[in-house]
Amino acid sequence: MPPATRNRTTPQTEQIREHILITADRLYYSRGINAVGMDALRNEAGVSLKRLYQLFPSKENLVEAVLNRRHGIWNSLVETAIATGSDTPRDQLIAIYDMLAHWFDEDDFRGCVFINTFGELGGTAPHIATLIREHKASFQARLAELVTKTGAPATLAHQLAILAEGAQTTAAIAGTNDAAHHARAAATTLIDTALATNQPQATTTG
Amino acid sequence: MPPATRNRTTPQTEQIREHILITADRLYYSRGINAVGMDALRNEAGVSLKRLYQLFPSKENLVEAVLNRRHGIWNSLVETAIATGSDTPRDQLIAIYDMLAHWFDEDDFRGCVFINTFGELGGTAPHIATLIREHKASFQARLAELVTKTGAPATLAHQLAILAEGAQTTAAIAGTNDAAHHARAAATTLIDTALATNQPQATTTG
DNA sequence: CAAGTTAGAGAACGTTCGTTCTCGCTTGTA
DNA sequence: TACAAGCGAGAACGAACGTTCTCTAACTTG
Repeated sequence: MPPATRNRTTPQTEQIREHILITADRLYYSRGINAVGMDALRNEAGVSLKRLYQLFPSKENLVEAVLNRRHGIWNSLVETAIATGSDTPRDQLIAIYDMLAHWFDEDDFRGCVFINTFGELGGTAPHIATLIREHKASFQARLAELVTKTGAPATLAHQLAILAEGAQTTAAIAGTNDAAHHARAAATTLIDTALATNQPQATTTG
Repeated sequence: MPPATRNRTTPQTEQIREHILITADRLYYSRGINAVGMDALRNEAGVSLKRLYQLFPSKENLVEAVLNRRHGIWNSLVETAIATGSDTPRDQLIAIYDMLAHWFDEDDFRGCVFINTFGELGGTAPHIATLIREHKASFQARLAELVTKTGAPATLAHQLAILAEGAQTTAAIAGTNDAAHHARAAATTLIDTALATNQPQATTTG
């Protein structure tokens, strides 16, 4: 047996940690955070309470870890959409709304974890509220990069972010993915209008 | 003493009921619903538990009453914005985003009660989820009325609704009211683009 | 095999939840 | 003055919360 398995943070520990995070994410997302106790999570994940508190010293710590993991997943989705969208920043921006449409179609879709968590805990858990704020700010910053590449004014990035946020909550509450298509159409209009206004005469770019 | 004060639902009962609703709304909105117990509400409202349960047979019932009251307040805000906005449906639509900007400026603003409540309880309380869905649908229907008046295609209403939703969550999380102005600018672009596309040559209307 | 560390299962801690009940006290009517 | 009804204050209920502790079995190391 290799010496690495003998001490702390063995590979298995890492797998268990991930398994707990996935389970907690699923339960919190579907039922809300306060509604899911540590006992329910223990049962669902098949892990002892001792192990749970060994890996996550408190529930708040666990919630933060769940959010951090979701942050990574969201970034991957966005980057994949951008990478496969097209070569032009305009189409890469629009591809993000196609990604949303696919996400909204998932059976257990219930809106944005960060928005939901902010509504439930944002008023009483400042550390979590900060985490959520940073997540949203990073997405807006990514949009701003792409908008800058198009040559459109920076304001457009904020408008596109608002469309993405609104699509998520609207789709969650309505229970359909229509909002993604409406947001995509609106985004297209806003982008093309901004480009037409900003660059009255076309020049070859790139 | 008038006979009306002697029986059930005296004027004072109605005032107490409203006072409880206002207090519950404030507490739920600022801290989340699960985080506010009936005891905390009792203390804050200065009402006995007996009276509380006499007026609202359960916490879920109370939450529904709070949401219904907020629904009325929201409708009033929208109608006031429409009434004072202008005579044209275009400007009335835009006036809604000015209303949002004022709302976001309030000290205790923490997003849309319905969105927050959906995130916390939507997965486990179907009746409340339905209430929230109906609230959002009624707002979208009101937008659709105004959009129809402008002559723009109905799709525009959905786009404008998404902007309003996104502005609320974005402003709540960011802690600024910038989102209202961005949403207003985006809405103006979308409306005017829709009108220009739909009505290529201008004709005098009204 | 012996000694020592780690793990799981779950009882137990004190608190808080939503809800109901008990107890005096006030109040309106005869 | 008697009495019935309703009230506020808050104790009490069983359940569930987040967290810690106990006990025992299994494994690691020599």
